[in-house]
This record gives sequence, C-alpha cells and structure tokens, in this order.
Amino acid sequence: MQNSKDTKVFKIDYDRPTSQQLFDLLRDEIVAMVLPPGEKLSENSLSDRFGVSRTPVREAIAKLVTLGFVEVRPQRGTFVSKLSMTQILEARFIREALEVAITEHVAGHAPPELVAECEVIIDRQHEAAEQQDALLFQHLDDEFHQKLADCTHFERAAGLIQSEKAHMDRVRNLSLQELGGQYERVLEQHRAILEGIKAAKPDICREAMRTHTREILTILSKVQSMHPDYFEQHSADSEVTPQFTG
Amino acid sequence: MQNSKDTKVFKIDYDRPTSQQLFDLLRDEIVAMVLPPGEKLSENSLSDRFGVSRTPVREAIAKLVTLGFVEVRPQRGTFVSKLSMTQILEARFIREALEVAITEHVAGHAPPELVAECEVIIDRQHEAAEQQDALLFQHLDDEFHQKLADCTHFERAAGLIQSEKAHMDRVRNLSLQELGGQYERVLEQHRAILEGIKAAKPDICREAMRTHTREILTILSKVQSMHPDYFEQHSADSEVTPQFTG
DNA sequence: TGTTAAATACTTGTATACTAGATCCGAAAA
DNA sequence: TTTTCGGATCTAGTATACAAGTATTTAACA
Repeated sequence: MQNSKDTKVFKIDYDRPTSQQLFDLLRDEIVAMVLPPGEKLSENSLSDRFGVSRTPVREAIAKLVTLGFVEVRPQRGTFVSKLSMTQILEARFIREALEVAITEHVAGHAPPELVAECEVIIDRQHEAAEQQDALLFQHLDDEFHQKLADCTHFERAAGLIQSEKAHMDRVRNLSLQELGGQYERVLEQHRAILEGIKAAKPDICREAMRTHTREILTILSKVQSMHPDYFEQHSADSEVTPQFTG
Repeated sequence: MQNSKDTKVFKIDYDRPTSQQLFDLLRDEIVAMVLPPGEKLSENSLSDRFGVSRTPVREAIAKLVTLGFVEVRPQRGTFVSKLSMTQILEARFIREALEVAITEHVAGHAPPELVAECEVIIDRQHEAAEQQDALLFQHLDDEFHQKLADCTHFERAAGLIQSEKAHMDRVRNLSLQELGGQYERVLEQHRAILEGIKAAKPDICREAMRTHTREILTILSKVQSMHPDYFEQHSADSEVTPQFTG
C-alpha cells in the first residue's frame, strides 16, 4: 500500500451511512485520477484504510460497479475501470441525449430568473477564462448545466447526467491544461444555448447543446495518445498486470 | 405473510451470483405487480423465502434502490416504492430523450438487415393485435426498441432505457386490457419510425419517436384513478428520498 | 375505561467468520 | 535452464453474530 503518499486518511462520521460516504469518497478519487485506471482496490485494504469492515466497502463498490467506475473479477480482484473509448463515447452520447432534451424542455418553460442566473455564470466564466483558471472554469460549466437541469425538476435525469459526465471528467482531468484554447469557444456555446432559451426556440437550443457536448471529442484522441496505459487494450490478448509503484 | 399464495419459491442456482439472481427476481416481481407498491420487503423474510443469508439480499435491494424500485427507511423497513406521478413522468422523459437520440443515430447508420428485421416485428405485432394478445404485443414492442438500440452498440444506453421503461411497465401492467384501442395507433407509430430510418431522415424519426413515447400519457391518469392506493400521496411535506443516484 | 410506560419483537447497519476459487512463488523434476 | 507441481496466500461470495434504533404490544396506574 501507498496510503501515506497518494491517499489521505478520511474520518468517517456517523451521521450518514458508512457505505454512502465510502461511495462518495471513492468516486471522487477515481474521477480525480487519484485512483488511476487499473488500480487494484482490494476490499480488505479499503477496510483497513478506512477503519471499517468489508460490508460497507462492498456496498460502495457495488454502486461503483453499476456506474462503470469499477470492475469486479470474481475471486481475482476489484479494479478501477480503465478508460474505454467505447465507454466514453457512449457516456457522451447519453449525456448529449439528456442535455438536449433538457434544454429543449427549458426553452419552453424558462422562468425569468433562470436567464439572469445563467448570465451571471457566464460572466464568471469569462473572468475565469481571463485568469486561465481551468478548474474554476470547469466548475462553472457544471453549474451552468445544473441550473438548466434544476429548472426541469427532473432530479434523476440530472443525476444520470452527472454520473455519465464523470466518465468524461476523468479524461478532462488528464488534460486540464489542454483546455487553453477552448475557453472562448465553450463560452460562446453557452451563450448560444442561453440565446435559444431566451428566444424560446428549442431548435436553436438543441443544435447549440449538441455542439457543446461534442467539445470533448476534440481532446479525446490526444489524451489517449498521451496516456495509453490508462486506456483499455481492446485487443483482448495482452492483459497488463495492475501496476504497483511500491 | 402471504408467500404461499402470491409468490413462488425459486431455486437459486450456483452458476451466477446469488445477489444478481435475487435482483432479477425481485425486479421482475415488482414490475409485474406481484409485489405491489407499498409492500414491505423485510430482509429477513426474503432470506427465509429464498433460503439464503441476508448479505446477498441486501446487495440486491441496494441495486433496486438505485433504480428507484425500492425504498429503504433505516431501522424502519424496506418497501416497494409506490408509483409516483413525478417519477413516472421523469422516467418517460428520460426514455424519450434516449430513444429519440438512438433513432436519430440509427437513421444515419442503419444496416440493411435492420429494416427487414423490424418489418418482421411489425408484422408479428399486427398478428398479435388481431388476436388481442396484449402481452405478446407489448413484448414485441420491447423487441422493436431493443433492435434499434442494438444497432447503436450503446449497451449502457439500452440498459438505462430498460430500467426507466420498467417504471412505466408497472403502470402498463395495471391496465393491459386498456390497451385495446391502441394497437393500431402504436403500430402506425412503429411504421412511421421505420419509414424515417429507411429514408435516412432523423427529423422524421425524432417526431415519430416522440409521439410514440408519449403514448403512455394517455393511460396514466386513468390508472391513477383506478388504483389510487398504489400511488404516492404527494402531500405538501413530501419527504426527499435519501437515495443517492450517483 | 383511558393513559402512560416499560418490555418485547421487530427493523436495518455493521462486524466478523468461513468457503471456494484464483494467483503466486518456490521447489522438485526433466 | 526449463517445466511442472503443490502449497501458501491472496481474492470475492456468503453466512452468521452483534449493535442500535423503531414500532408494537402489554401491563400498570389513574
């Protein structure tokens, strides 16, 4: 184990179920690439690390499996899923479908305050772009989309978007600096979506959102060539043993 | 307990994990309304019924919770989720978003054999309609949509559609006989979608699929008035469900 | 009879023990 | 040196035991 170096020791509080806290922690660490793709996640090791029994660990892992972040090979081990081009493209597809549907829906039912709130976000994104603050910029991007989703009151749809987006965030977090030239383009996409909403034109929204959700495609192959070891080998013959940097 | 009357005793085979078998069984029974909304699902009772320990039962229940079929109230009990108008409308919304995206995608990339296979399904649906076989008709409807989804090779999207549709199937299974007058209308919708695919016109597909996925709305309020006890009472102090959608 | 309080029988959450199978590593054999 | 075999040690899956909180029932009291 390399706990003391790569991972922090977290306190478990007793207000929320342990398994839920573990789920949140592990998901965040996976998305943030603290737990890199292919990393072994032994249930026993996790139990030791968090000072809990295997039961809540298993429940957290089960949820991560259903979301595709973790892979369990019976009697062999549990591993952080490697990045898969297929999976990422599908996550993008699902996200586009839901985001498009949401923005079309919002275009017809936008409360006045929504537009104002989105404009504030866009302004703040402009500032973040000027200061080259990629992390803040991405956070505000999330906020923008969350605002639209909230407007529909479809909580589950918003949750699905979040979990699909998380797969893409793993890629994004590998290339935050690559975002450089894209600030203005992304900002313009947000503005276009908002214009469609203000004009109550679902067609405009749809096309603008499509363009926006396809932005990830511009960096995908570059990231893959930069970090081939994080990606699944889809030749199926050569299985790379999980790396231990002990 | 009313086991001997309403529920069958299932054999657990030892090829697949017990928890997964339990998940499938319970989900099917919930969708089929064998386990009606509001039914108490004691972990101990389920353990006894299936002759297994609580551990796999809990894992199955955890999955059902993430899909919204089951509600766990800590230290109080586990219950089959009541039908919720909000939840059903949202499931329909998500399904429409994904089905529309899929059919638009297929309209551009349809392999020749797909059209032929879909036409066979439509023919069989025509026969099922003539024989008033609602169950078969609905099964063929599933098959039609599955064919389109398979064509995209987006397995997760297909899975999401399935699980969202399951919420609507609970409603459908309460009013199978109500389907009577809808056979021809639904058939015509399938034909319209297929025409759009054959013509490689995503716009046609989109509108046809939208119409199709909104069919459920025609029976929704009727079902609610027929079975008010199966629906959630959405009084003002509606409690936020603690499930985390991830 | 009506009300309150203690006792009992539930519930889920967590910890631990055990099982069967997979992997790894070293020793023995060719 | 290479190959094979066997045991030690991993793994996840399952069963059981315990803890803590809730609901219901019962009993005592007014």
